[in-house]
Amino acid sequence: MREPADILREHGLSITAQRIAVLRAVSHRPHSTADALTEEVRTEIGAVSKQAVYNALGILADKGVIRRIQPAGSPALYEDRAGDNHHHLICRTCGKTVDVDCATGETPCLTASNDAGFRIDEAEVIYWGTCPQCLAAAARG
Amino acid sequence: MREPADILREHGLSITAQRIAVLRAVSHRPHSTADALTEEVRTEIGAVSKQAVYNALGILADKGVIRRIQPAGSPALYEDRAGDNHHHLICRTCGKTVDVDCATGETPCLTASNDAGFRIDEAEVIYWGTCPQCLAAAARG
DNA sequence: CCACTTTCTTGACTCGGTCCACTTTTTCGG
DNA sequence: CCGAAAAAGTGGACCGAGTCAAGAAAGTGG
Ligand SMILES: [Mn+2]
Ligand SMILES: [Mn+2]
Ligand SMILES: [Zn+2]
Ligand SMILES: [Zn+2]
Repeated sequence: MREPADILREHGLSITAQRIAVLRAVSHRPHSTADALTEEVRTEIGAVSKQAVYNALGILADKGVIRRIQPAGSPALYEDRAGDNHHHLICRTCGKTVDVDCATGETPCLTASNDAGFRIDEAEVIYWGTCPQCLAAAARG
Repeated sequence: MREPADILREHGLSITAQRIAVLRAVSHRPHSTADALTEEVRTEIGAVSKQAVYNALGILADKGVIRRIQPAGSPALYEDRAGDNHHHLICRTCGKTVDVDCATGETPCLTASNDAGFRIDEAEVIYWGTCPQCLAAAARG
């Protein structure tokens, strides 16, 4: 990721220590919760309020700088890979989340079998399963 | 849907008025929240605790009798069409949720472009967009 | 450097859901 | 059918994730 301050400037956002640290944290630990990011921000700049983190994540997601995903049964996760509508593969056992490129080409997945007259703007795909480590652990009993 | 009592029996569940009413409610109003279903159950059998509804929904979902979906930004929704892993199309404006058959054939969607060693057991797809009514309302200004 | 705007902090609050102790129902063998 | 044991339901406290709102602090533009 480029310099956080530049990114903020380019989107017309004022530049604050909190936002910079949030951006760095998201970039450093993609697919993290707001809570985990808050901890990371605290180790970086000493202190931050939970609200400041939620505000920063919210506005950055609105501007398309970061992406928020909300898997069932988990708090929202944030990542800096935004704008490409890639998908995710999540381990049911340990929660490990990995990126998956879109299965069906360039502007993919936007065609439902029957769109019922909707204008579709996003196809969100989550693959659920078990990660290699958890498979191995299960095999060992 | 077949007789609720039979369904419960077949899954080894004891038969209670609350469970029967929950099953009927889910069947009558698919893609409803626990809250909406609770109201419907109350009009049917007079009274029910919120906990009983959650318990019934939980165990019925565990047994595969009903399906729970958890779209971002919404409480969980329940439906009686379970076991076919169909997908959903949700209006960002009004929340209207409609079923979409799987785009890619019979046992579909279970192949990610790169599975990273995971054993995938489900591909959950949500199409986001705007429903015909909300499109029309937007056009009218 | 100053006024003005934006953001941050703090703490209360909401919503969806769960936990728990207790009561009521259901089930099932006799 | 009856009565014991098991299962489910009730009501109320509680929880985690996130939001709201008022005042304090920091950023911005001149
Ligand atoms: Mn990702
Ligand atoms: Mn459905
Ligand atoms: Zn795992
Ligand atoms: Zn709509």
